[in-house]
Formats: sequence, structure tokens, C-alpha cells
Amino acid sequence: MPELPEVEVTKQGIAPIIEGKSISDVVIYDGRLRWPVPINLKNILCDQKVRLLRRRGKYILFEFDHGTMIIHLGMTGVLRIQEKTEPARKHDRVEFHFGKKVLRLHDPRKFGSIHWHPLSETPVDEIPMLKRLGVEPFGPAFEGALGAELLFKKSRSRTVSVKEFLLAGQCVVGVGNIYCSESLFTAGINPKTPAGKVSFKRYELLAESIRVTLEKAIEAGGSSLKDFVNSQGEPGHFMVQTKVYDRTGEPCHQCQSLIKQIKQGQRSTFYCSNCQK
DNA sequence: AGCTCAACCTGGCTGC
DNA sequence: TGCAGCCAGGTTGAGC
Repeated sequence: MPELPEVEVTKQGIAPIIEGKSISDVVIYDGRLRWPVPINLKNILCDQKVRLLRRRGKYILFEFDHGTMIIHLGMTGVLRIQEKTEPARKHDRVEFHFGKKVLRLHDPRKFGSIHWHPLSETPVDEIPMLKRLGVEPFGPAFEGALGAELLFKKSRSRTVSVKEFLLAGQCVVGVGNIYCSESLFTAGINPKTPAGKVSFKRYELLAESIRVTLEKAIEAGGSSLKDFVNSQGEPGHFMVQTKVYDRTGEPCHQCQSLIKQIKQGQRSTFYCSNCQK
């Protein structure tokens, strides 16, 4: 479920509730996520104050005085603030108590993860997991012409399709499978084009499309594909307006041609073969 | 370094 | 109704 907009909406939803608050308890219902949840998480976090919440790519960073907890939502993870009196549900994996409130990680497929990085000589942004990430789409390094320059330079001599190149996130983070198809449609680029063959002019269009697509999705409260709900349990509304994603066989809004679906790198891609050349 | 593909796991939908 | 098979928002790690 979560691509950058959903993660950002989640972060914005829970930050005001927990920033500056101390964790009173940690309960692990099932720690077998993408990687095992640290078994001593309760000892690490109890009575510690969440100083700041921030996002890096699709990771949410919880900063404490003595280290950083890094949560990834995987494919189906949801972080939600609830009253402690509300009973935990099936697939609730871990919960963090803040007095009467509780922050729950609900994740049916268990592709999410929780890491702990103690304060050390290595800044958290320098650990391998975060260091290999591309730049932030709303950060200074992707602003204006810089975004296109980055995409263009990093793609020279690359033979993979522009869809897979973008989705890999080594250039710019946060463009998952939905917004990747959407951005390429808006930029009028055929997803099968080798990344190294895309012109600078077209990367200018793509960089702008990425920024606009993600921004609109955040404003709309995140995608509502299947089961996305924000931190208050409300669904997003982006899916009602996707241009190509999940619209196989339906008419293109621009030219009425039927939207096609193909597989690229084990993932589905949706596009209009008439509008995207 | 870049590429391709399998793997992690559960639930929902389709088709027989 | 039951069941097999396929699909799904992400990312790592192995093998070439």
C-alpha cells in the first residue's frame, strides 16, 4: 500500500500526537516481520521521549536522545493511533503506548520492518539501508532543473526500462508502482523505453510529473488502493483518479485508446500506447 | 556495477 | 461450496 504519499500522510498524522511524548510500554504480538523486530525493544524505548518524527524515502524515523527507530510499512503496513482501550486486531504486530493512546503497527503480509539504530559515530542517514536511497523528490537536490539533470546523468548507459529504473529508487525515492505508471503517463513516456535512451527534454517532463503526481496524492490524503487508511483510520481518495494504474482495458482519458498492462521486472505496468511513445 | 529473478507472507479474487 | 492458482502497494540478496 504505502508509497511516499501514504508514508508522508501517515507521518503527518501521528507526529502531532507522539512528538515530545514518552513511551510507557511496548508490546510485540508478532515480531517476525521482514526482519525480526528487536526483542529488547521494550527495554530500549520505555520511558524514552520521541524527540522528532521524520521521513526518509518510505521509511519513518523516530528520533530519541539515545538513537533512532526506523519503521518501514512494506506492502500492507499501517500505523494508527488508537485508544488503549480499543482491543488489538488480527495482524496488529507491535504497539507503542503513550499514556492513554497507543500507536499500532498493523501489517497482514509482514513485509514491514522495525530497526533500532543506537546513537553512535555513524549518523542514522549514513547506515547502508538509508544511504543507498536516491534523493527526496521534494528536496533541494531534485528541485527545478536538478531533478532532470540527475535522472539524465544517472541513466546514461543504463539498459533497463525507464519504468524499472525509476522504480528502483536509486535516483529519486518514493515513486512506487502506482505513481511510477502515473508519472510516466503524465510525461508521455513509454515505460518500455530503455532509461539510457530517454532524452533530457523528456526527463524534464518526467521530473515535473513526479513532483506533481506525488504532491497531488499527498493533498488527497494518500492512495485508497485496497486498504489504505491514514493514522486516524480514514481512507485516502487518490485511486478514484488514477489515469492508468489498475485501468487495464478501460479507455484512456486523453485519447480513448484502451489502457494496456504489461509485466516489467515482476511488477505490473499500466500505460497508454498511443499517448506514451 | 548492472541485470534478472527468487524470496519474504497473507488475503482476496477468479475460474473450474 | 471448495479449492487451486494467481495477484497485490516493497525491498533484499544471490548468481551471473
